[in-house]
Amino acid sequence: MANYHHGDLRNTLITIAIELLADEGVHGLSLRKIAQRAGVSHNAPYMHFADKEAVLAAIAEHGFQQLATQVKGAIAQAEDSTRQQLIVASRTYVDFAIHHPHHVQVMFRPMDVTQYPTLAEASQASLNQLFEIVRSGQVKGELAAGDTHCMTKAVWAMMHGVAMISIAYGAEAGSTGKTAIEDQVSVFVSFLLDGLAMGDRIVDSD
Amino acid sequence: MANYHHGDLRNTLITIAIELLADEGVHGLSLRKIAQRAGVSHNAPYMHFADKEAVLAAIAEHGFQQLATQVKGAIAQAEDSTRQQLIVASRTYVDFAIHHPHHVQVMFRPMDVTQYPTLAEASQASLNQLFEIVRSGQVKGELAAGDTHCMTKAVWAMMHGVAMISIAYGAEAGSTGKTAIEDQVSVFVSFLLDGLAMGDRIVDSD
DNA sequence: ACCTGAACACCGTTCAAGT
DNA sequence: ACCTGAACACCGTTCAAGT
Repeated sequence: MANYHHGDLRNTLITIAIELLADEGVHGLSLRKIAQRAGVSHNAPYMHFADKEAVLAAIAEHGFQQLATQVKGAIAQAEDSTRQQLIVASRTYVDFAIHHPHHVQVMFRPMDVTQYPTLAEASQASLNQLFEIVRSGQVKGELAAGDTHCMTKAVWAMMHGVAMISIAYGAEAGSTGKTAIEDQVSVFVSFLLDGLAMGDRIVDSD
Repeated sequence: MANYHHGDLRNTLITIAIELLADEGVHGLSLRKIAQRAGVSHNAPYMHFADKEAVLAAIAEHGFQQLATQVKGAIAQAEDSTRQQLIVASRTYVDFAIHHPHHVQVMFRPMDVTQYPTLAEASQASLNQLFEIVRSGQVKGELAAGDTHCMTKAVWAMMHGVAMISIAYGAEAGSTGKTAIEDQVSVFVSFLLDGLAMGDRIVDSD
């Protein structure tokens, strides 16, 4: 029986929680099970987390870090064009969602993010990767000028939509009938980039 | 104390469940509370639902019907151009999500949809509205030719992404700083439609 | 500071029983 | 067919107590 007077119980609990989440989904995730798997009493977690919500926040935070790492790795290996960078980021985003559906569900559960500043940071850092690609694309002239935040959010919304739909309808990695979902999101982002390339727009223009 | 030997307990339970969901979120939704508010014993619901999951499925189904009704009403009043129809549908979709965040969360929770055929129908019917707009847009020549399903899913993913992001970050109706979210999704869909208007694409074209 | 055991109110679900 | 009451195993959370 491990003795956790070393300060790593917190991380142990998070690791176990993420495993349990992957195995049994949000529904099957309980503080008591986490504690049991860690070999501590059922309320030892309260030494490190205010409540279950705080554990979920920590899980979400870890998810955002993992996602950011994967996206970073993928775009580092990809072609240098803005279009390819954004496409690869999208594929990675959707891939992450398909492989960790329960984790993503926790990451995007409505919660008071102001309560968990480190979670807010991790989430923001993840989005900043996209922002940087878009910004540098504008600098290089590969993307039209215009509100960088707005363009970033458009691309984000597109990949996020595909990701959430895939999760909701239980998509397997690599297939939705004919076309792999990762290919679909590529096409969609391409469409969107073509639209963005046409420059600024006003809502009701025609 | 109402006597429910009339067959409407099922609907009563669903109505109460949706109220409870709006008030307290998924977390606060329990079969026992629903039964209590309906004035029946805590396991009367099991006469009408196999388990809690089945209640959630019924809630989701009702949500899709409501969403479809609202979208139908909105596009009926809107301008007849394909672009305006899709923009109005998107605004309505996002509006619904912002006003019923918990309901939407239940609607798009991962679940075995094959287990609940009427839910699958309602969900499909909702999506079919979009499909019909895209299809007729292609017929009228207002949209480029191409895979109708694919184009529909692109538009759907965009509005869904904005909706889910809005919910996750607790957006209020009508504001995200400078721009109302409903205006944002309009702009994003416009971008996308411009891209779609450029015709068919191959994934790796450049 | 860190962990435990007992206790509380609340769950979902099952089952025997009543009409 | 429709509903109830008792019972079970499981929760999150609190608190007094131990080291």
